[in-house]
Amino acid sequence: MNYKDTVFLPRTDFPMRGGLPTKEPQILQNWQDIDIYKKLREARKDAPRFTLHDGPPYANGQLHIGHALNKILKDVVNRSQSMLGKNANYVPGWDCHGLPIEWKIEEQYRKKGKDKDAVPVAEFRQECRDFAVHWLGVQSEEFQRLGVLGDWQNPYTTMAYAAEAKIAEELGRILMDGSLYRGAKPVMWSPVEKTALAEAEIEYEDYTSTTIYARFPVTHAAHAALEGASIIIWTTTPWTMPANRAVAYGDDISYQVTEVLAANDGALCGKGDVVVIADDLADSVISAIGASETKIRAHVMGREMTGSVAAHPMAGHGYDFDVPLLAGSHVTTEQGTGFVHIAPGHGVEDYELAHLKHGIAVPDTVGEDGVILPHLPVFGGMHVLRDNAKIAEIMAEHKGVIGIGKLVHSYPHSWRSKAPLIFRNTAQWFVSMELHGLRDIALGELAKTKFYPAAGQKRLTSMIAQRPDWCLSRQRTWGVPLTIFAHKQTGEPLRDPAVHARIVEAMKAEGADCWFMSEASRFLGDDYNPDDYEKITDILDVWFDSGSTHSFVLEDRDDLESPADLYLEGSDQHRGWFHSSLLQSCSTRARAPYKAVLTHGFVLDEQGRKMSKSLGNVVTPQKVMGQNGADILRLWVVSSDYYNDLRIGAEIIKRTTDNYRRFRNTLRYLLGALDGFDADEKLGYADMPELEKWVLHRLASIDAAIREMTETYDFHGIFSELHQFCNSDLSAFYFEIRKDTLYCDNPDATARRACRTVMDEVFNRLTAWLAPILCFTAEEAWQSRHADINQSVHLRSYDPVPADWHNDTVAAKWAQIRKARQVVMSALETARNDGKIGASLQATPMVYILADMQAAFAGQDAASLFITSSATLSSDAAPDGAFRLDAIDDVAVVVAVADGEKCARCWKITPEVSADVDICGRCQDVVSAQS
RNA sequence: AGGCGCGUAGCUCAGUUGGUUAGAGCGCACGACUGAUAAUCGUGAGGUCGGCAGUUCAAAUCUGCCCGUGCCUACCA
Repeated sequence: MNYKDTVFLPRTDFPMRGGLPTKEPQILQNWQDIDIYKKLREARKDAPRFTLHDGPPYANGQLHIGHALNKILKDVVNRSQSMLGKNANYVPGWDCHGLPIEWKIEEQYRKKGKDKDAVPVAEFRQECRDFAVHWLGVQSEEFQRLGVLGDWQNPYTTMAYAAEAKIAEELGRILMDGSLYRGAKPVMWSPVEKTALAEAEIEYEDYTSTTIYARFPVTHAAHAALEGASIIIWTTTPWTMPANRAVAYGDDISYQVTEVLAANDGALCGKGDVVVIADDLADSVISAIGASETKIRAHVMGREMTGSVAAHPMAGHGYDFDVPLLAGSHVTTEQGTGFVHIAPGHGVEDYELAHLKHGIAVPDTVGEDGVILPHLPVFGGMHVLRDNAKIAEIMAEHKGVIGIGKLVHSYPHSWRSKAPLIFRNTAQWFVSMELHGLRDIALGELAKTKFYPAAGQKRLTSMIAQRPDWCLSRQRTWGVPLTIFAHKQTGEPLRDPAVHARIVEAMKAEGADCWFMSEASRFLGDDYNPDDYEKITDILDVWFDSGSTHSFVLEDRDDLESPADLYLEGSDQHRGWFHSSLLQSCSTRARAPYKAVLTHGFVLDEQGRKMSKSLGNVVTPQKVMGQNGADILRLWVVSSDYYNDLRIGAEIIKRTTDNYRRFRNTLRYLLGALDGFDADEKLGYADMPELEKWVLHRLASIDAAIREMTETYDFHGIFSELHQFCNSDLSAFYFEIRKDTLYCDNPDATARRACRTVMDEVFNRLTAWLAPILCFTAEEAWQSRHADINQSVHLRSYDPVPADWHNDTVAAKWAQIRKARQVVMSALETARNDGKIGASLQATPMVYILADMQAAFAGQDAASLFITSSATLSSDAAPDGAFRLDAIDDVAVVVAVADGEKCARCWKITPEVSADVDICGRCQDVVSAQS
């Protein structure tokens, strides 16, 4: 007779294969149909809040894998906080202003042969706005496809009128309190386009420069050897000489004071010249200036020059100021003379050394068209790029230069006009780091901020400690304007709250465009004469926009909290959003906008190389979602150490899919085993076998671990814990042991009811634990038992754990049992390899164990734990040939073949079965009860 | 070039304040089962812990240097 129909095999509709790429969109649709976001808000409206503030991605293209990593992590944080019972509202946002979009629109113009400067500002800005709207929509779709839950109907953007107005209002705060000031800074400037250029607009091409060796006669020598000598510098930009204000040396560089005894014909130097140059470069300098015979008078270390002063090469011709010698850490002896001429208006390092470090004023020497300003002696009216040779010659005539040459080198050019660029001093607006103690406030706040991982604190702290004042202005179009009126005479900004309030009000209604479109009088009102003021047309650094999100998102929305519990971004945002948000908030509110900061690494390919089109190793989230599903991507995130760089590629995706299948099959088995289970079948804790109590103990300890790891955002730990649980505890151990009970026992048998009661608990908890990670699969599994979509798994929280589940005594006992079981398994394998047995049910092991382990087995059916037909435990000494494992020497096993016949129903081998009865006693009872 | 990180089995990761023979899961190999079946179970083989040098009775762990690699910042006067 075939007994298969009398056996209670697992039964479920939950498919073994996920088919995620098609299943996930359906689940997504269901969530949208019931508006799960709103339902969750309603359900948690009185719960304590958890606010993860979304750092806005830039709205200018398709998502890449880094976006996916970031948003998945955020979603796992939010969903797991929600599972803890918190109200974790998530409001996604976008960064919309800025150069990349402006640039894209300009590119489109070029293709159409349109001139940007001929297009009205408002029209250009509208096109930028439209562009951002488009990509914002695309990205929103893709984020949602990843399973990210949030207020996608009402996201925030930095270009919303309210946001623009608020950003201007924030600027007003630092304008009114005086920490905003107008200063000067050298920037990359195109004399052709007459505008500042950003990094991305610069390309490097070979360019031939006139080079000069210029002479700075020492007027005050800190070291006697320098008396009467001249410091020699080398530069490729003779036009910066009028702007020279210092010369830098290297502290640790050895210099020589060398006298020229004879020179070649036509050389600019001559007998009697005494020059100071670096030892390492002496040969090349001497030959470059054409000296044929020289004599070293002395050697001087750079640091011995401290306090020395020189005269300008053009001293006596209108350049009659002191040129101090300063120590510069950037000075090298790779090229030149070992001295670097410092023009604070024409180089960032020059600016930092002369102006920021030594307080030397930055002179204006070059106009926006690249012409040296007319009031400058000798060189006024000359062009900085075209007239270099002329400048060099004039200087040589005045003995200011003792060598002229040419150099072909890589030089910055405009991406647009292809014209060479210069560094030019420009008026810019800054937030002072010191004036109102911004730096100290920020550092103090950082010390109070929790960092995940901890190293982030050091990184951000050292950046804040070292950074210069924040330059807020950009000579650009697509952004929030610096809503400032500067007095034409004094240059001072107008600090009138009433005027600024008018500006902000107008922007709320009309957007930032109104600043560009309106006459100054509209905002200045009757109190000021518009002719006295310059309306600044610069826009704000976009980092000020995104740095202000805490104000127009966290503070302005009732459903969010400020400061945020967490900011979570890639490690590049130490320099970016973490940084700008901190400074913005500290300058306006004297506190950090976040309580904690989490950073994740970057995504690399399988070999640990960065992804690039040329390497062909780019993995896109769209492709992974389309081929494997979003849950695979989500599982990949948590199975990686996301505090470090992550890797992804074909094999890693394959391994992730393997891991996914383990979770899926575990859920599937539970569903099958729980077929038809209802509340009446449940059994109380006291009535359960110890194995079930052990499983409940595991649930209790995993629950505690998961709650703790959720608080510390250790999702990788949660993944490991759950994976281990499904693999080792459930699949290979508990399920395996209980198959006989589940399949063959009578439905109302205590053991079977206990097993199903526990499996129900396991299922309930496992789905909740997995829900933040495998948000689709957990829902699919949950729904297959709770068909009402309104009972979504994501509306649940982690179930409370009854106190008596935690049971260390049971845990210790079962650790012993599993140890003995391991030896038995190994012994059975040996017997199997010897051909003695096939299935373990064919065996009956004799297990020799010590007294304490005997105690662990007390009351247990050892055979069912070993999945053998019978088993004997003995405290006798084991016979010589008994099987042992090296690592576990207190257990020995002798495997014998089980005695009897195979029960046709439960497949155990037992003497109860004979030629007359083909099933065992237990099975007879069950079968007869069925009919 | 500078700042901050990272480098443990084919893959993803654990490795507490330095202390027995460096662990887990997956994959792989072999085997079992055919009542989780495009599953499941068992057993096993894989590591000079990036390299070199040092401190120590003892180093994956501490120190230095080097190599590789990532993020950030800069530079080519």
